[in-house]
Amino acid sequence: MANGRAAMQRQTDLATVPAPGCPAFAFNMCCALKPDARGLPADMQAQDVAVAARRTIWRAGETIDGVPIICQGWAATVITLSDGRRQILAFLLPGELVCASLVYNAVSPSSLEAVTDVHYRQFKRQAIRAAMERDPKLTLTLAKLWADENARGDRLILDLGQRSADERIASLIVNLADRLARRGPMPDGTMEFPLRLHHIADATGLTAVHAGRVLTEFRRAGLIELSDRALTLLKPDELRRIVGLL
Amino acid sequence: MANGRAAMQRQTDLATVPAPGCPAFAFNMCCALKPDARGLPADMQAQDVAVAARRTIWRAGETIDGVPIICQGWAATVITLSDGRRQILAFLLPGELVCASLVYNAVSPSSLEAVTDVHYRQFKRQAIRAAMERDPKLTLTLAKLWADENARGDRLILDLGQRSADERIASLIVNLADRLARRGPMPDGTMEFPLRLHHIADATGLTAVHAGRVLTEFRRAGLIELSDRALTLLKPDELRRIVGLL
DNA sequence: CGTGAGCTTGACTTGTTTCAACCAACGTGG
DNA sequence: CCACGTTGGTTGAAACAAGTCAAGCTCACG
Repeated sequence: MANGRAAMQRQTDLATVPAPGCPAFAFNMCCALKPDARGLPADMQAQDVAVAARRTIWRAGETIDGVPIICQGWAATVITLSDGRRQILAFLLPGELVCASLVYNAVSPSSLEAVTDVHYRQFKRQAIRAAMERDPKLTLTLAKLWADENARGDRLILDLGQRSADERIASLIVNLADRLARRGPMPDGTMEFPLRLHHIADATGLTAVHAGRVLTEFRRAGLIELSDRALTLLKPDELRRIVGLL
Repeated sequence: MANGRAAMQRQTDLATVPAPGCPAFAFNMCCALKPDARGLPADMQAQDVAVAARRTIWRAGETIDGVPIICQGWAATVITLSDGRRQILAFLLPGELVCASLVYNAVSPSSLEAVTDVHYRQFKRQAIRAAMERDPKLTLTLAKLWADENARGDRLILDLGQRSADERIASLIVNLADRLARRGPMPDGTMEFPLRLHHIADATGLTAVHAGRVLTEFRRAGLIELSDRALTLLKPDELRRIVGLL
């Protein structure tokens, strides 16, 4: 791993900063936990971890001693079948809670993999639970996050069960674009898009070959531009129409 | 509706009994709520409702003023696309909480439909929330139920994204059999199975025609017997092998 | 007795997979 | 510096799983 040392460095740097670049959603919890680390050393409350792209962070069924929130980079939750088939349950963007159920149960239902280089911060389960008991509003925040997680799952079920390849991929793109737009402006409709074909394939239940075909088809139709890990929505409305929204 | 009056009758009967035939899981909550209905009239705490088979109980996006638990019959949560395509997210068996997120948010993310005649009991959201604040263990119970809901969702994503028609239907059958077995013995491996082909189709992302073909194939292979809304697992291990478990 | 919901079967069509080859970019090690 | 394996992307031809359309049937219900 070329960036092993770089990652290490980043890790120690960040340990000194309360909430690094970590934007948006789960932010509520970062804020609520960090300020009142009364008496406890910082590393008792949360632990910073850096992982290189394409690494498996943990496997389904493993015990996770904390609740991770993504700070930088993209990750994915994955289920693997014994014969090697893989299904991506969700992509996790910076600022997102990895898995709400980890607040109550240490056993992870799915594997976690780094798509890009990832930096995440793992909060002590007890610290979060304690904070929620102190401030009931945090319980509502968690419930909201958990419900969002469900909503994304339900949408994926709909995509996989009812939609064609074109629709699934349009749905994925629109979904990611909306989530990214929510946490910062997207100049010229361009967003970072670090996914490989096999990520898209594993997330949409298609093969990488076919996912590639659909994308070139979208390119030729002038719907998107995609190169160098950057994706531009040229006709966002047309994409949304394919998905059936709008 | 032929059984309109019968349903009505059942409803009033049940109103007098604390927790009717309602078995298993969410039971914890029934018990915790009913005994200490201090001062409040019973119908302030929970409301009993009976619905005929094939009726839509509510639609996605509607506001539900309570948290329903199925007491009798089978129901299904459904998402409908504007062009008529339908996806069943989950089948709900007697004793199961309809949707955990309803404890915190009154807007239902999905429609609810009765598969058979259904009787459900709708608890006041505030009553449940109050009970949870009094007894933190109930919060853990809810978290467990919610995590189960997620696990079923994740499994469905895996089925729809990665598995063939045979595997999906085997998975559905095994899944239902396991859940039914958990709440009572299944003599001779026989269980009630009120699903129509279109239910199976909508749940597995197949067409009713193809779902039917797979089932007759299973019948011919001696894996199952299915008639008169009763399903017998003749070779449960073989079914599990198809799914990839065991 | 008619009507509508549900199941089965057959023939045909289509979307997606599979297999294979090939090319480009990149990091590694000699 | 070049040779090399790895990872990722593209394209084409053939195979296959599932969808579509249509017909005929049973059964329950009013």
